[in-house]
Amino acid sequence: MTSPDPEMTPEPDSKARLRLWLKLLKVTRAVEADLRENLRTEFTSTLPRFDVMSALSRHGEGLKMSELSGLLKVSNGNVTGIVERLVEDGIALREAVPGDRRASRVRLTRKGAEEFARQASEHEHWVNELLGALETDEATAMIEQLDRIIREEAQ
Amino acid sequence: MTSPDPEMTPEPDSKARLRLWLKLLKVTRAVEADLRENLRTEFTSTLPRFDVMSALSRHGEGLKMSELSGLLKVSNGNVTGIVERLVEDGIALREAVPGDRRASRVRLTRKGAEEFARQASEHEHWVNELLGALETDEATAMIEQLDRIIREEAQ
DNA sequence: GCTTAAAGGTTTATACTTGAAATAATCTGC
DNA sequence: GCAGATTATTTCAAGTATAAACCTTTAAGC
Repeated sequence: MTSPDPEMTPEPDSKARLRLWLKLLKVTRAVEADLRENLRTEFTSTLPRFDVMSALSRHGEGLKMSELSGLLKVSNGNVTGIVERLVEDGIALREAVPGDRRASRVRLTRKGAEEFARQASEHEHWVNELLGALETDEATAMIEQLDRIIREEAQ
Repeated sequence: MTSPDPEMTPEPDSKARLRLWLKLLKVTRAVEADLRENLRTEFTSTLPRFDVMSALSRHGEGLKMSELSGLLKVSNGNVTGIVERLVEDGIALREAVPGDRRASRVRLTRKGAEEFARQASEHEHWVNELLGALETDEATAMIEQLDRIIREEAQ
């Protein structure tokens, strides 16, 4: 099991990265839990719903289902269910895509857009508080490092 | 803390923190997706199972259900289901807690411990590759910053 | 002793998530 | 034209996740 070598064995790089990964997981889960709790109590909603609404909000012209799942990096079938419920609640609507009867375009209703505006404002406020331990320049630097991870991973 | 100013638009700091949050989410989801995929193809297992096995591995004497859910920061009922399946697969077992007929203690079986050892080794390797864009000192520095977020959030 | 409160877990209802299979429409090459 | 591949999406089964309701067992007060 453990090496009885009391002399050396400097901790390999992989241990530092593993600890970082566990910490990343811990932070994001903690923040996510807070945001989810806030969405639930303040707006009777959920994080996946917020994410979909957010994507739709940034694309007022609407998004196809596959574009949505691509943007959010979730499976196709997943989006089907979330959009279904958003449509039931009058937050989103689907319209036919002229020239392609397979696809449909999803976008926010007026009510949905108004609702998202309210939620997004609060959401930004929550995040700002939750990550308040970091100064702006620290946040910016961390973004750059995280971007490197994404780029390396994507190749 | 800044004093509340109802007439003002949110200060730019919150935008940097919001961008950081979105990036954190993006990275952890990407890494999680890779790890999940690897666990699935290499070990026919899942991330939640790995997380539970990992916690049990660090506590050879076993954990109560509530201790498990507390450590993993997930709900009680959630752990019930995962442990149930681990027990079915001969990975974990439950034993009675003497003096308290409500509780039970969960721990890895011998087979489970061996299986986890194999998976943990690969897991560390995967993480090391996925976070390879960061040097050890960068990783260490980021851990410190993330810790500050957790501490501030916990108060 | 008895009552009540708290602790440990499971169950339930609902929602989210994935990967794979199924369905349907469109495109391609010939 | 049309068989075969590709694209867009839904359906399905299984697993993961939460909050809330519930059942026991244990602890605490009186």
